[in-house]
Amino acid sequence: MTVRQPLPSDLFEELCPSSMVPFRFGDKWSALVIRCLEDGPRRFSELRVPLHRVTPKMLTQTLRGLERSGLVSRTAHADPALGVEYALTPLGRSLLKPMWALCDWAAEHWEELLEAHEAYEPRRLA
Amino acid sequence: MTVRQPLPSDLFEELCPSSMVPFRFGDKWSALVIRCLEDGPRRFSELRVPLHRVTPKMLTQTLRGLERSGLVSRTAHADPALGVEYALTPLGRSLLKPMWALCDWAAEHWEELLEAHEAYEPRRLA
DNA sequence: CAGAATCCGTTTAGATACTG
DNA sequence: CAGTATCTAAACGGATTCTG
Repeated sequence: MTVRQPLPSDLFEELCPSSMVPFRFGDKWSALVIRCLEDGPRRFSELRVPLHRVTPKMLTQTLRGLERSGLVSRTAHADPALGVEYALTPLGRSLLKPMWALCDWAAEHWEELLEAHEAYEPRRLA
Repeated sequence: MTVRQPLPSDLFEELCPSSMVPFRFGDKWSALVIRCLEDGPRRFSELRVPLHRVTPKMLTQTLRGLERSGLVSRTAHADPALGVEYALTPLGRSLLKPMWALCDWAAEHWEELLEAHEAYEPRRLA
């Protein structure tokens, strides 16, 4: 039996930088958008295809959030016909690796997750 | 310039197992709770200390969610004085590594994130 | 094409008080 | 100690409509 350290008195404070991650990527679309930009810049309408459940509003909102965090850049071409391109910044790219790790984990374990979910019964008294 | 693959027609569908991750851990407390259980079982009240911004309701809700996913186990001792203990299941433990990766990323880059956040200005017209 | 604006229902979170 | 119950405020998400 190992000696257990007491828990820090305010983990929320202490892990703020990391709890910022779920804060920023925990929303419904951010992670998916990042993955859409994995192999090159994409245009607004191009992003809507694989995420066809997203409304333009939410996509804009998501993109703005990612821009604000410095993860995605937006380039409006002089020629409007060329559209607007979104791309990962180097910072955004650096997030890919840990994100893949999480995705791999999920891919490996999602059956277990599902099983657990179905096997679960609310609560047996006593 | 590399050849860009067309994006899959429904990434939401395709990444469902992985988008399940933000779904399940994207909430405000799950990740933090998991980290609180890193080095051993903890009791309900013990968990409230480092997460003192959490209300009992939210903590219960979070723990139930993690239980339902098979990531956390709950043990009510026969002797009520011993309280109720929550612990990571093996599945829960297996999540630690990818989670650390993400935390490390955040720890490394949160200054950049903050800077980007402050430097950001809503949108320059034209 | 790339959004912005508005409306509105749903979900989520927090405060507070109470219980076995 | 380990929650539950209730209520309210705020955030989120989607549908729809409109514009440079």
